[in-house]
Amino acid sequence: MKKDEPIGRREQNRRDRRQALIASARALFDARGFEAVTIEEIAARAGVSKRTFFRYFPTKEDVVFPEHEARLDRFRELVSGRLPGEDSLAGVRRAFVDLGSQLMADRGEVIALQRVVDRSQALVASDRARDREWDEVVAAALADGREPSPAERMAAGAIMGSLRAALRVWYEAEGEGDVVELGLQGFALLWEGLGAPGDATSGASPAG
Amino acid sequence: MKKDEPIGRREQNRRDRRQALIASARALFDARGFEAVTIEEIAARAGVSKRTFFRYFPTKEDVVFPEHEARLDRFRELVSGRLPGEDSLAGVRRAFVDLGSQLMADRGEVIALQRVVDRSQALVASDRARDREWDEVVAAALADGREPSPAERMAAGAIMGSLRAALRVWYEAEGEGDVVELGLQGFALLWEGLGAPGDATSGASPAG
DNA sequence: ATTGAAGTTGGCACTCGGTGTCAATAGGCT
DNA sequence: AGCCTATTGACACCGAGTGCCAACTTCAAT
Repeated sequence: MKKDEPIGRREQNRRDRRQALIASARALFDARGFEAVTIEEIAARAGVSKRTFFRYFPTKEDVVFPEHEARLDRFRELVSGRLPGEDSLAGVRRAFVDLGSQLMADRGEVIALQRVVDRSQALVASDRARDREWDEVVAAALADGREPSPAERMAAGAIMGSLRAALRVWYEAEGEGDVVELGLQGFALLWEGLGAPGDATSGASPAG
Repeated sequence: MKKDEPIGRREQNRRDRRQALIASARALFDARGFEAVTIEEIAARAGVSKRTFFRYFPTKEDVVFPEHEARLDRFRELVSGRLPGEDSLAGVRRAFVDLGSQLMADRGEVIALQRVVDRSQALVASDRARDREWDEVVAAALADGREPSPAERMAAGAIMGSLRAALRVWYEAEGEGDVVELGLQGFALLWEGLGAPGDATSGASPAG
């Protein structure tokens, strides 16, 4: 695999500008919120024109989630490299544990980003498209390559639903706890069925 | 309960215009898709100005989902009127069966609407805000009024996740099957845990 | 029926996200 | 150097959404 194809000044400039735009946007969004910042400002701060911004990112939203594609790819890679004796569900769990660890590693950035997202109607909305991609990828992983059955799609939906809720809990605690731990609790909940939702974390609590 | 408070001409005009705008938008979106229709067109077709459109709906998206709030309210009502001997999870399931029946009753409209939504990036995105509301309402229902625990929030997320997937399956079959049936399968999946996702609908299929 | 207050509308001007176009320029190649 | 091509900036344009104000309805009180 040739990794060091000599990158010319052109490609280098492109990457630099892209990074500059991301950094510029990040700083401004952190300070004043997504909606209150105009693209002209972001572009100006990065030393380019508005028109050029749109040559690097198709929309204002996209500059906020530059690692989305990379994460999806990593997930796909992880589930495709199945461990011996591991079924597809366990593979999915293992992959998510890996992603969760990444989140823990970048904790500061991740939480800061989420603060920006939560303060913006538009960004909350834009999450949906990404969520659907995750649902599909997980369903495909469960189906192990074949076309996912309705049951597999529902299972994937349930997994993503509980993980999203776990993420929200983690976010709201400002990243205090351990996402991986929380995510595994979500999996456990599904694995064993949710006969009594209150019991999964704390001691048994008879019907209220 | 006084239901027939005499509504004056003013209120009547307001309702008429609102309905006219909804109908106008529906027709145009069905024919040409959400993005390809401008608000000026919708307004013109309903005999009002663009400015007036925005006095009835805060955004272009909102004219597409006029029943959202009513559905949430109905759900809350249904779960709050708990049957004797029913736990909160069963109450949630009962409420969703009711909502599912409504969907089946309005099948034609619902499917047409979904076609419009699916063809539009913006509308798919705007679903997210509504989804979050549902997640919260379900978590609250599971917690039976108290502040939902993390486990309850994850359970709510899992339920909504599997139901959303069930809805998608139904949509993609153009409303052919029975949503209620599908939704119940989703619940069953969660109730019993998802040890082997493939087994819930069809006969046992050993690891692929 | 007249009048006056309050609610509602249309038109206008404006901001911002996003796109098409095109001339000018910077990078790559020989 | 000198040519070719990718990239940029400037400009004009569209549609969503908002603030503003003058004109017009509706309503209630006389």
